[in-house]
Amino acid sequence: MSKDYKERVTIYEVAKAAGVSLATVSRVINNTTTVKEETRDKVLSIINKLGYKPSGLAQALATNKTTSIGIIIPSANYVYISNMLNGIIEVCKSKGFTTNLYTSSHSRSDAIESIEKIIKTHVDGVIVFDDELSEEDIELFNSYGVPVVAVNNSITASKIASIPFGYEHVLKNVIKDYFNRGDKKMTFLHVHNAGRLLSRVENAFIQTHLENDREYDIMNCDDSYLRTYQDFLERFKRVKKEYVIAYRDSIAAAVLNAAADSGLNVPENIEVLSIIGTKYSSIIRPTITNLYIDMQEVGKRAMYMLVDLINNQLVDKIYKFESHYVKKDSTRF
Amino acid sequence: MSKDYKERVTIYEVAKAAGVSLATVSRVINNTTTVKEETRDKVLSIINKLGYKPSGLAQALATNKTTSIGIIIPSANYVYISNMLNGIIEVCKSKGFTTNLYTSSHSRSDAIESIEKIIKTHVDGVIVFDDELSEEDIELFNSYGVPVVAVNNSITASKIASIPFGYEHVLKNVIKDYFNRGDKKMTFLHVHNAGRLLSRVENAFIQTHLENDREYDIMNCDDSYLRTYQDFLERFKRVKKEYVIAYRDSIAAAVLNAAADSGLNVPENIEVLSIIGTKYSSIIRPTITNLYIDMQEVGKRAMYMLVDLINNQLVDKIYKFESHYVKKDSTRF
DNA sequence: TTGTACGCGTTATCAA
DNA sequence: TTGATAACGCGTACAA
Repeated sequence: MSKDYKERVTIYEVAKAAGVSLATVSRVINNTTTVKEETRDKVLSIINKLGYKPSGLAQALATNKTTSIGIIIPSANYVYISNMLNGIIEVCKSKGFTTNLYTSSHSRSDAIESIEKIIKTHVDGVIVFDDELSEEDIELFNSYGVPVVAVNNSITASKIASIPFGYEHVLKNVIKDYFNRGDKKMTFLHVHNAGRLLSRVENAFIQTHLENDREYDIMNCDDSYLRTYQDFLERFKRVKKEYVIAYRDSIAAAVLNAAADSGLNVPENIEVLSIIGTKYSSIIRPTITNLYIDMQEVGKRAMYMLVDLINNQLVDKIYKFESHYVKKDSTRF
Repeated sequence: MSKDYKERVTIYEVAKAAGVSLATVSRVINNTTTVKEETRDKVLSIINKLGYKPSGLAQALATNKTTSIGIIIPSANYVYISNMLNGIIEVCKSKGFTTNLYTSSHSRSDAIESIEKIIKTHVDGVIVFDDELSEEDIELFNSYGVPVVAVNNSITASKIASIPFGYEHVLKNVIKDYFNRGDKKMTFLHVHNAGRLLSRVENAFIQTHLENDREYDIMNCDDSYLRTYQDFLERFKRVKKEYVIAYRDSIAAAVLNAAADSGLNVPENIEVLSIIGTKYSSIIRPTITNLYIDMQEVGKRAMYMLVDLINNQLVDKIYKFESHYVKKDSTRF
């Protein structure tokens, strides 16, 4: 059975009970000035007895530091985002920061609202991985003095650093190799409103085809396993040979499963590349060839950069993560 | 290009610029008393012009309300937990709450530290889904007046509500049906330190076997896809027929893939049941029979309950989620 | 309808 | 080594 502290114990009550002034209690808590060992012990025992915990609110108000950061992501439901989130939190813990999580649910108004709340909350910094937010939105943080690390971006400013992703270069090589083998055209799955990451990759896809004077195919698809699966069941009634580029594992799996259920062989007839690979690339059968970036590492790096940015110690404001081509069973090469 | 508010604008500066007292500004912000429309407009325009945002810190200190909640989970890396997280956040947004996220990483000291920080942070309430925390730990929140909703638990107290999961009953029926078909013994995958949820299910598993005077098998396994896959590759050199109960989809997939790579047929020879089903139960081939609970709904419910608990309006302090048996291709029935 | 003054729980600056 | 006392930015009775 635990004690019952009905009202919050304040520093005053500790001071009174210990027979010292609140200033001394504050000193004991923060180890700021030397306090006579005798009184220090006395104060500590009272703190323990009363179950006193300093109010982070009042501390933050007085010091103008919250030791908390904000995180803006579109949703926690994507595996690659969860991985990044976990990386961020891991470093947060080791650095003593607390984490405020905001999701935009792919809605711009939600994203804007997050910004408002984050500014109100006095976080010491923000990590943004959200395609709803424009560079101007991110600069809004700066105008309120809130340092930002923008993931999947390459914006920089006095208090803004960023972690861009390198997908384009690797993808271009994949496409060129495909051409060199004398293969036919590729199909890119276009997802409406899926954000900058995908559209940048899509642009690289188109660009490479144009440069090589090749035809290509863009296919609209939903960001849903089931819908994509159904769409491809239909499509595979007509199309019997195809190289499909999907932007994440679930979507790639939808194509693979539709191929299997249509009696088409992978990778002989149907090939699939997933852009954002996760551990499910190795679990799903056939395993999925993908462009891999370790999102956990991205999260950790983002937080390290943010801490340095907060302390004005960040030297390189851009840290690029290159993706790696991971050959699995869903493609021939 | 955005304006540059070097220092934080305070309510005082707004008041001065508007030629009113800070009390009036406060009234305008909070819509508390009627303010003459003229002055209200004046104040609002100044607020806009100066880019004033009230300090959540100072507000919280003055009102003793933070409109923020804490969430404790073992990790964000599990799909079912991410789903719950997303449900919580969704309701948080609609209710105007902010979310502080803490992970224990399966470490008790981390979990304890989370409690400390949460109490310091003055959150209005906490949602706990963490097996590291004992009931006494959870009651610690109560002694500091912090309302708690405990997921996967059935503890209640003045300010504690809970959402227990119903896996045992369904599992018993699965096992009994298995017996009734005249099948041999089942194998339960025991994961060390995987928490209460799994051990409760394991107990139900053992119990049911004892009650029916049947043999059973418990196999130790790591909470890792790759290790489990390798272990089962070894095992399937000896064992050629088996019904395996795994606690989540990745582990179940490891068994399924090992079976396939060992030339064993699913579900004719090898059957696999996943306890905590996610959308990957339907994506992975063969699809995985599972005991399903909609974790997104759990998250939403938990938050609804917490809000009611905070407002002293919660009537039923226990809301049980029953799991449902979802037959897929990894089992015969 | 508006303004004054105090309290929220700390830290920090001076003196003592 | 310690103790007053003024911030920190806001809400809110109370008074005007």
